[in-house]
Amino acid sequence: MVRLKDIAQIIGVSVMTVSKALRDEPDVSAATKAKIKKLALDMGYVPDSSAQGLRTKTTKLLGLVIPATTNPIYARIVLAIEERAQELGYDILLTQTQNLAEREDTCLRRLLARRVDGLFITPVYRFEAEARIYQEIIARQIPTVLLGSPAPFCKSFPAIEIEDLVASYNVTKHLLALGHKKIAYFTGPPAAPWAHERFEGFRRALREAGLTVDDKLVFQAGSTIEDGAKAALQMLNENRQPTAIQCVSDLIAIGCAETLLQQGLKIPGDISLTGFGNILAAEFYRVPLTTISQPKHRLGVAAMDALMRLIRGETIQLKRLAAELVIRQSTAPPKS
Amino acid sequence: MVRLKDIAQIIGVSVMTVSKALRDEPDVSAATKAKIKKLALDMGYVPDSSAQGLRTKTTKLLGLVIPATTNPIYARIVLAIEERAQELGYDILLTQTQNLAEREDTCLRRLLARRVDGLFITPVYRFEAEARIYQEIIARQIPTVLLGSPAPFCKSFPAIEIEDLVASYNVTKHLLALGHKKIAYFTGPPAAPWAHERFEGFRRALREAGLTVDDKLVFQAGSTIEDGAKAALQMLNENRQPTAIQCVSDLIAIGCAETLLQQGLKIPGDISLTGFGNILAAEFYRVPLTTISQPKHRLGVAAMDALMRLIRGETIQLKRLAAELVIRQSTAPPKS
DNA sequence: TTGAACCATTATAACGTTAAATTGTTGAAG
DNA sequence: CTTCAACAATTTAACGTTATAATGGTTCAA
Repeated sequence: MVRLKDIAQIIGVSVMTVSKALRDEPDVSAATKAKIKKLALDMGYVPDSSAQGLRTKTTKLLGLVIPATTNPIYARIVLAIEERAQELGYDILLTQTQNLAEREDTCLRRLLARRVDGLFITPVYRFEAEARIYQEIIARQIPTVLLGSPAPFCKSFPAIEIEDLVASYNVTKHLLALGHKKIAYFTGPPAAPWAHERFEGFRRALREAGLTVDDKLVFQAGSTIEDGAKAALQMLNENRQPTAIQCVSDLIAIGCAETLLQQGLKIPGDISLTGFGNILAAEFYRVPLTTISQPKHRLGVAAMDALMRLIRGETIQLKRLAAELVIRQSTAPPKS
Repeated sequence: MVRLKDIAQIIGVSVMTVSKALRDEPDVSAATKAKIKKLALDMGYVPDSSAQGLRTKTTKLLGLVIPATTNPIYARIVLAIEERAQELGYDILLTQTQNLAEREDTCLRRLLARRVDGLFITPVYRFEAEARIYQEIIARQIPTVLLGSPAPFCKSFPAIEIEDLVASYNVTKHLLALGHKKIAYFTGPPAAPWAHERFEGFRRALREAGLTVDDKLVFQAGSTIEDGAKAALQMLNENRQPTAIQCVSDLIAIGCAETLLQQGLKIPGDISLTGFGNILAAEFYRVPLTTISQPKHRLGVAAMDALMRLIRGETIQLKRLAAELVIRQSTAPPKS
């Protein structure tokens, strides 16, 4: 492995000169600079990031904490972040929490040990108002941007969010406009603020229409396809008969739909269904889902921009990004 | 930021003793060890990976090079790799090539600068028999495992692969068994070995059935949904009338299906269709796709195990993993 | 002729850690 | 009472960079 020393020796110049030349610092003559650069290239010199990191106290590493790479919502966000990071000379350390607080803890500890220059975190939502590891991030003053809504334990961090409430509200309005009055709601993880916001949007739209939320039509559904399927089964067993179901996410909606279709129900003939997120599988689902399209690429870019500004020491003011209602074939007027 | 020095000073012991104690090296008494560990924990000591890397010449970093995080095929493989890596004390540097050779080059250079202990690479396929950056990886003797088939320019690396040929052969056999005789084939990127293998499986099954490949029924389709849609359009324009289409990947199949359905064709009533990969969207597609299910999690685990053995200096012998035919609703006997 | 200002280069030290060699200390074996 | 082994701790140096300060030359105005 070629080091600065080797190049310096061959040319007969100090290590420092080589270092400066390669970094294009001002006080090296053009002639020596050229000579050094050429040799470095020929010899295939590659600077050692560890040494640089140790000396400069900046690693050009960014930590990324997401639930799982298999979660389609994050795929495009991560794509955008990595893309921008590469342009800006940063590398990305990828870690997954599986939505387990304990794993999140070890992920973050690893990233702290790596002395990352910044962090992107999708928090694992808990009910506690404090989380030790988040306190530590604050204490170490690591620039951090949340990918998702800030819960109490991480409320001091800037967050990249969409207008969950408004988007969800628009979904409900859409269902109401179609003539639905008895709408079931499949909600998400109870500790997740976004789940609350989406529910609140639902509630608000109902109220504006002079309706109230029927608790019997609200089902806990978690976050996977299986969760959605289970909740649907429960609903059918309890024999509630909504004319529409609004789901907190696309995966829940797909799980729900599978159960309904298995039971011989027609979507949207017998019952309308909506998702949230617009993942690939929603667009190409058996019954293309009416859902909310999140500007995932823009979310990623915004997250990266925000983090860069934090790293540069600037203060930032984030505004939520709008998300768009995409009407497909899973919604229709209720059976008369 | 707490350093070994700080702890050493407080306890009144040498830095070296602290270093050894925290790493559980033998020659430190149990008493001092306990004292040091306790203090380190209290003070929130976190070792500096840069310094460790510089000193020990091993970074505990693994580089991961994939086309894009949005490619569903890799999502689960990456999940498995990251999971195992975490257990083994390694961190993952994520990079994306977008399937561009030039990007792949910069990705790999970044990873080399990071002095990664090992590499997972999904090669960007080119026709050239040599690629400079791969030569460099060999020269630097970086343990490397390919996620995908080895093309000529990277044939010296061990690779995690599935039985592409056999799997594809089985798809064709399935179509033949249903009674199809006029089967179109939508193929993938011409430089990708896996695309060739899958085509070869197709060809072989046909030959065994006493049929030959009709070049007029083979369409170049690339790798995205749009590519599939375009190829289907071309096929329709040329007015070939196959009774089945075998696609080289699920995304191609979905794109193809969208076009066919738009044109009023019924799947599988008018035409049967198969994919390859078993991504989420294939299972839940409008017409659930008959496809090949790849053991993605096992591929990831196998890749990690292989890399670990390489890092330990062991020689490895990889065998391809079998992939399973999943029959869903996109295939049926041809219209009589 | 001085010295101020500039330029190109070098010398020194330090970042935080660990490998390797060294120094004591204790206690058992000969 | 030596001798040697076993342990516990320390000392020294090094990993590959770069920040900082210092050095020696020119050039040019006062």
